[in-house]
Amino acid sequence: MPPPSSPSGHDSDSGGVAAALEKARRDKLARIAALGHDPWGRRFDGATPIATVRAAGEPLRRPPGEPPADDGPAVRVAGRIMLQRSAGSLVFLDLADRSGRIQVMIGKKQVGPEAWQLADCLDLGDLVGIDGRLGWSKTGEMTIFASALAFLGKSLETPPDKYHGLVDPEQKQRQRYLDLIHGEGVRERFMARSRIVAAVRQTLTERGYLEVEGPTLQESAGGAAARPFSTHHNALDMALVLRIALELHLKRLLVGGLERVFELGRVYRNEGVSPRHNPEFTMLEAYEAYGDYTTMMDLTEAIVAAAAVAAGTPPVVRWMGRDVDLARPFRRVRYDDLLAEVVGCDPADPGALAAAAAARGIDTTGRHPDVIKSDLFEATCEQSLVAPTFVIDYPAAICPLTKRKAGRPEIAERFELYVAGMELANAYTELNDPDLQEELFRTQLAGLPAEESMARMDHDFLRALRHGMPPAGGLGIGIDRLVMLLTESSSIRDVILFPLLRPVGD
RNA sequence: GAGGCUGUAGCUCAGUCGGUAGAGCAGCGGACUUUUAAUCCGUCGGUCCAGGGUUCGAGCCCCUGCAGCCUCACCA
Repeated sequence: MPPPSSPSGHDSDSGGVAAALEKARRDKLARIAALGHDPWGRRFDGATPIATVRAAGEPLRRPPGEPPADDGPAVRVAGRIMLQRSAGSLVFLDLADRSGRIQVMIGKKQVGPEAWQLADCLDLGDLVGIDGRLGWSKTGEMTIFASALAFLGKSLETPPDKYHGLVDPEQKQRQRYLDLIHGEGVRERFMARSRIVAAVRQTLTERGYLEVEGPTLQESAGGAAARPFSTHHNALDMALVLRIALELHLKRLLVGGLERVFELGRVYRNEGVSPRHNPEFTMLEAYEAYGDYTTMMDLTEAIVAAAAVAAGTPPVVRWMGRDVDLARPFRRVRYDDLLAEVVGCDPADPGALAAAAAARGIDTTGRHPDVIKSDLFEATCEQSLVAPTFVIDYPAAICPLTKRKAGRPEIAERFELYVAGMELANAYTELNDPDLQEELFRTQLAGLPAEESMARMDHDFLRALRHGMPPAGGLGIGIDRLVMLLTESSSIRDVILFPLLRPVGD
């Protein structure tokens, strides 16, 4: 609620600098209202994006020192005041919308006494609409020479430092709206994210995939090895968990005959937080009947390529401290071959593997040879993969949802895509043998601690498989990590608008 | 969950050996019809993250807590 108008009153003792700064803005808000304008604005039609205006203004360019040219085409823009410079009877504004920034000049004589009074009530952060002529100032800056001023919304809070913006990462995340306004490249990064998601969706749709939505509330969470979040439905008095993966329901849809399906959605994992992990994150999973994991390799390359184009990513990105060349086709290397190459021991020899693992401090006592192998792989091979690389043909024992290679039951038809040491995608030739699937579920559950065995066997999924699921390829891509790569972001929190933060009293 | 770093005005940051809390920006008043983080003159502005302790005296030293960042672990 605006207080009664008291222009130039500045001896308020309401406590605190913030309150005094806000009072100055509320005083102006009252003056704006007194001038007959709605300080919260009204519908404002016909504004042109500033980037479009800038493109139109470029051919009119005049070098610095020339007399100002203020007779270009009439334009209308709307945006937020980022900078304000007054020079007597002239005011220069830097106005920003989501497409860009442009300078606006308001001259006392040019706009008339009423608009000039309104211009005197403007603060950094206010939203205004401008009508004027596009041109160039004497100092060689593209400028809209205002003829009319519409007030579209008051900012009552002091914006961040006009030069440095917000730099405190905590405040950038807690007040993302400010980060979007003032952060270097922040708005563009999130607009790139939006284009990436659209490109992923388009790539799949073009290939005949149907977008579907599975349940996020489930009786038990399956499809991945992670602890779920628990919740409760009141009316049904029913314990529920949030999904940790999309897999099991999408495969039911393959049984149902939808043949090519994908879901682009949020999954929730009750695990630790890190620069690469957020408790909720966006996952793509896609399944194609009658395909296999090589089908999914082609699809993965197509998706990454389309997303890179959409994001405007350069061919070589600087990511996680390395130069990453995104050229296709991506390298394909077999799991065992990579292990042999990096570790230098025979991957088929469990004794040699255990020795190599033990030499790197990995616990080997009483553990399955494939699990030891997997730990050794993670400790040595992952970091060696810089350019996008498909690691293919995994040890079967660590792949409970994957079809085995024909005639080689110890090898699973699976690949993971690594970039700069980080896992970006994971895909299988999907296991569709219900009896083997049930057996693998049982052995997997037997190995879990009691806390996690709440992730029970999904009997309905097994029943679906017994009805007959076509052989298929399936793919999962961590969208947040893809966005990180394509926007050269080193923390997942930089590509999630509102990452989970601990509450803080204020 | 463990270790390291950080927390000072609305924002960005200084703060020496433990001795009255500083600057720039923003704000307010004034000058300026071509400014570019405008400039110039004047002026207002503090729960030094919170709570304890040591000390004649703590922004600074000690302890506890909170939050963020980094590394590690679980995970993708």
